[in-house]
Amino acid sequence: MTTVKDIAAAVGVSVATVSNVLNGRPNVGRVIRHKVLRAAKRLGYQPNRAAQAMRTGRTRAIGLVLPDLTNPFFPELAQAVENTARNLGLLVCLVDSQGRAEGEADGFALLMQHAVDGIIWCPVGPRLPPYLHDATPPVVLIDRPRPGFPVVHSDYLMGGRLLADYALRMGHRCVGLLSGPQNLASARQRRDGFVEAFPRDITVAWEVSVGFDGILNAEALKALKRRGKATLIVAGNDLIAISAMRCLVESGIRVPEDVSITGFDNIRWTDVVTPRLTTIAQPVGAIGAKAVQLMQARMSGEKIASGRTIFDVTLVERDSVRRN
Amino acid sequence: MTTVKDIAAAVGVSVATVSNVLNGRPNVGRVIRHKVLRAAKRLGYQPNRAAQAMRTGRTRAIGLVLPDLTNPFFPELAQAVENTARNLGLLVCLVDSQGRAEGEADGFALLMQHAVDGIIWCPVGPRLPPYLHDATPPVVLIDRPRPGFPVVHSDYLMGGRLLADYALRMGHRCVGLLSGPQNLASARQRRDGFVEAFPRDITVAWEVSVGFDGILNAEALKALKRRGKATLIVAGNDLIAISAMRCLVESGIRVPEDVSITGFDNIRWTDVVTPRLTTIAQPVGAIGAKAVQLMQARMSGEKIASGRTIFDVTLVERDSVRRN
DNA sequence: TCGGATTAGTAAAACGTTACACTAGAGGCA
DNA sequence: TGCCTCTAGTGTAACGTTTTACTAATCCGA
Repeated sequence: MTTVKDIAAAVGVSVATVSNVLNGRPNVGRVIRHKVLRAAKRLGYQPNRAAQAMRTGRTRAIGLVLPDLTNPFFPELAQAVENTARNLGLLVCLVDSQGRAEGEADGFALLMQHAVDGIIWCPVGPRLPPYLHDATPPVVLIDRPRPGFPVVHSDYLMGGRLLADYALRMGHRCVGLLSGPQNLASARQRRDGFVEAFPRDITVAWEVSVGFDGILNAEALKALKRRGKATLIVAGNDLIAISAMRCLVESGIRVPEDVSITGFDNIRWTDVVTPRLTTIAQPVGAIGAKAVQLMQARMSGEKIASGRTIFDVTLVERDSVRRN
Repeated sequence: MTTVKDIAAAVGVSVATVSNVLNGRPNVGRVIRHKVLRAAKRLGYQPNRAAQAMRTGRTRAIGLVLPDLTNPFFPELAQAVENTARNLGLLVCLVDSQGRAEGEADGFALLMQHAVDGIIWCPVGPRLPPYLHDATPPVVLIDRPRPGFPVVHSDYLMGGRLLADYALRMGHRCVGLLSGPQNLASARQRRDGFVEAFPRDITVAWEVSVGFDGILNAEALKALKRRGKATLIVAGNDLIAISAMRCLVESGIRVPEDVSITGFDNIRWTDVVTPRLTTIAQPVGAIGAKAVQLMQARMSGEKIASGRTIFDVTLVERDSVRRN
């Protein structure tokens, strides 16, 4: 690897001057500036980030801590984060906690050792772990708000309302709720947005809460089989909806002929299951990009509000809901 | 952040001694060793990786360069890589090239600047880019062999053969091939394994090659619609198979009543589409873990062969193939 | 022409760690 | 006792970069 020293030697100036040129400082003349730049290019100079990091305390790397790459929401997010980060010259260090707080803590420790400049984080568990004290680099949360931190996520209440409006419009008056984990605000708001948008028209025949990974518990299975008067099942996300559909058809219940169903997230697979799933689309790419931008702003010293950045969602009407 | 200096001051020894203790060197007595260790714990010492990197030239970080996180094979792989890396104390730096050689080159440059100790890589494009010269850190390829590099992947020939055996057993004698991109060995071998396992029994009614992302081109669409005498469609991977199924049912062709179909990869969604897809399962987690282990071996100086590590695959029989 | 301000460039310290070369003392042995 | 070998520990240079404090030269205005 060529270093500033090599460039300095090649051009015949001091390393300080090389550094000054490379960092765009004004105190160096045109001709030497050009010489240095050309030598740098010719020698294929790549800055040694470790040395820079040691001197400046900034690594130009950020952490991305996710609970579960297996949920298709997250790869899409990761892709967006990585790409916009790369365009800013930031390296993305990945931690997949597999939903375990312990793994998350380990990953965090690793990120701290490597002194990442910031962390984009979708936390597991209801509260922030204790290792988040003042010395920690800036954190931007994704999807799961915690007091004191900026967070970016979709307008889940709006999503719930859109679904409610749509359900109403399609003539459904009695629904079953297969909500996500109610300790997560994102799941709660989807549900609440839906429920609150029906002043009194609605009847909730039953409500069961399951994990976002779409693994249905016994209670959910039971609710699906004898589904009461519900003509529409509102699932907490697409994974849940798809699992539920699978379970229904296996019990000989047809979708949407016998019962309608909606999802949330608009993952790729909503379009290939049968019937294609009606759902709410989140702008995942925009969310990831925004998180990186916030991060970058905080890293470069701007004081950004520790509030929320919320993205609109849209209804994607497909084939899993029929008029009642 | 506490440094070795702080520990040295706290215990009353030199920084050299602290370093010696922390690195498990033998030249320090029991009592001081314990004192240092306790002080380190008490002060919450975390080594400064940047400083270590500068001194030793090793960062304890590895790069993971993938073509497309949107293909479910890769998140699963990434999860496995990240987890086994983390257990070895290695940080994973992610690059998603989105299938573009340019993005891959950018990501590579970033990884080089950060001086990762090794790169686990699933390359796009048929040949290795020019920036791979001798100074590069050790590379372990995933899934796509290139001369001179170790690679770990599944036994695609075996997968093809398993499918051929199965097709034969189920009475199919005429197939359509919806192969993956034939410039990729992984796609080619799946196809060849299949074709070669039928000495002369088989008839290949038609063959079209499409991308692994499952986006069907016009030729593929046409082949699917008038499918000739083929009673079985052998798709290059699950994404292709699922797209094809979707296309077939939209044309009023029933699966598997009118035509059978198989996939490859056994991604999660093979189990939720209708009908559930018969496919070949790859041990993705094992592949990821093995890649990290090879990497680690090479990093610690072991000379590993630049050959192949190949994993057995298995047939997962579900509902998309019917007896002919 | 004087002297202050500006411009162009440099020397060297510092970041936190490791590793080499070294020393002081203890122990062993003839 | 004298000499050699261990053991336990230390001092310090070095890694590549940035940055502060500094100098030398030039410029400008009066």
